[in-house]
Amino acid sequence: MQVSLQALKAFESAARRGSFKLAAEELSLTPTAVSHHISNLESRLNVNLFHRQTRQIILTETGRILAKATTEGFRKIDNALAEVKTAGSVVRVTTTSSFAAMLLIPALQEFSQAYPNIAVEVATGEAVDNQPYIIPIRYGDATSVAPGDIISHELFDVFGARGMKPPCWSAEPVTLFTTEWKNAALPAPPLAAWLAANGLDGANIVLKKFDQELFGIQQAMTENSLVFCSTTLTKRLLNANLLQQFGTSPVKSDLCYYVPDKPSFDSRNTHTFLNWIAGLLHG
Amino acid sequence: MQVSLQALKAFESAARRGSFKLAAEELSLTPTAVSHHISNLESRLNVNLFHRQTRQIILTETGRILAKATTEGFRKIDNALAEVKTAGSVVRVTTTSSFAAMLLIPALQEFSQAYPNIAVEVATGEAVDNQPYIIPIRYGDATSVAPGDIISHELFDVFGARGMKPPCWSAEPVTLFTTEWKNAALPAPPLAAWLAANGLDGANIVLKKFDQELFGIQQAMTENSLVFCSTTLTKRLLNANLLQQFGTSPVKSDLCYYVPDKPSFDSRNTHTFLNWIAGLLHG
DNA sequence: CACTATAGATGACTAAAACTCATCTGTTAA
DNA sequence: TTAACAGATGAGTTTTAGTCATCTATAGTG
Repeated sequence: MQVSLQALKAFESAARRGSFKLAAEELSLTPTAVSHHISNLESRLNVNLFHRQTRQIILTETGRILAKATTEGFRKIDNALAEVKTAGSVVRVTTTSSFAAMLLIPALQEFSQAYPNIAVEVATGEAVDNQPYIIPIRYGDATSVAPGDIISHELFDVFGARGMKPPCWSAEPVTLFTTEWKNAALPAPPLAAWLAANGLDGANIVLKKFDQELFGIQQAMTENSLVFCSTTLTKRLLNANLLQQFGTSPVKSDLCYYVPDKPSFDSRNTHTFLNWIAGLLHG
Repeated sequence: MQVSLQALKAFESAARRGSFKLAAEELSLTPTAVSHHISNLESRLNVNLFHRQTRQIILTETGRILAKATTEGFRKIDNALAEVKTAGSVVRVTTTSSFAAMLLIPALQEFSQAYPNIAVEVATGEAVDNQPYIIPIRYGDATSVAPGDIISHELFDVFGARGMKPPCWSAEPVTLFTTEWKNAALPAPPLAAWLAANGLDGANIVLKKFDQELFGIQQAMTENSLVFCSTTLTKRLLNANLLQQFGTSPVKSDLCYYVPDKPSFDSRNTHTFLNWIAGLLHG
């Protein structure tokens, strides 16, 4: 002797719209179905929910009480469903402007070809959208990040603009763009380690610093000079032959891309997306 | 591509109980049905709601959001349903202690024989239960009550204990119990009108006053004396031959029994009950 | 004042879910 | 190593929800 949820849904709609006909339209049913539902409900509950007048139904006192509760209850559920459905169809990401501009956004086209049903929205900047579901891809210190959250450890190397002739590391002064993060807590680019690994002393290197890797890379490209930066950001430019390398060896850094609390991003599309990102960074 | 409410119900239960098996028990289903519902839900929403481990399911972040909303939403609806179901099976009344004790409660047995499926609960006293659904049967001034709310207009007359010999209105002093309401706004019992209607001057009547009609009636019965009170309260005692009349004529009063906002008490059982009460008072 | 149009009620029938059963998987605990 | 257990999966069945045809009552309309 349980009431059916469909019947309650029909009742809620009829109560809200004030008509079985309109409720039927709203629910894509026939008015007959709504009528059946409501009389079923009334006989199961043993109360009248509507006063029937010709071409007009009016909620009874009891009906009003039930209508209020069902409207509120279903609204709560519907809102959550809408939220969850969104989570199922769009992936939202925030990340640094360098990563977004140089890798993520350019590569997104490939993602949508591979997964046409998943929309991706990218936001950059400090807009601390603590909305649920938004995935923050951060650039940080690998030694202070949970290992499971890390997507990739960063390698650093020197790159030069297309067509440059290889730099002469021991003669005249060489200009090298590098990055000095605004956020002092971030590990600095491992330039000393790179010099050591490549057997250089760096005595004739003139450093010029930007606060975002992106700017240094762009500057190097337009000024036909060199930049010391992470290998992931330059991957696409190398492939496109807009940057070149000079046989130097990359060095590991303490920097990494990571997603805080990564295992909690567990919806299907989020998972797909994060796997794809990992491939993008490692492949 | 709509999600089904049954599936949501199954999910809500599984989320709350932390197990498909327990949810199945709660909903009187097989675990298979719950499993089907949830995988259906997951594929329609395109999200994972549970992490499946062996013999253990754990809500995903998304699942937690949906679980919270569905639990709250369904609880709201269920509470209202319980309330409405109650309204369908039990009728609650408050009224004066005199009316309850002398007419309503004694007659209730007949009501439950006629309508075995309707339970009636009677409360008396000032406990201003403004709960929904409680029917207040009040005793008041007919001239200041909406006509549609009135159940019956009261007639007043003099009654005596069983076996008394008829009083002699003109000789020795006659003791007459009557009522003086605590609430001064109530019309007084129409004693003057009754005396006039019965051609008496009342010169030798000694009045004794109680603040409830019930007390005067009881006193008259135990002391073998007379009481001036409403005819409805004495109806049963007359039938049972515990009280008698002496050929006097009853007079109308401004007092009535009424239910504030009576037309709003429109559930089936309430209606049945109020009709029965009306019959009780008029018949 | 009849006539038509309209909202809903009713009952028989059908389509579509919801549910179960039998079987299978992976893991835990004995 | 095996029994036991929670859940997954697929096919088949039952129940429910929905439709169609028909009917009622009445509010507008000419």
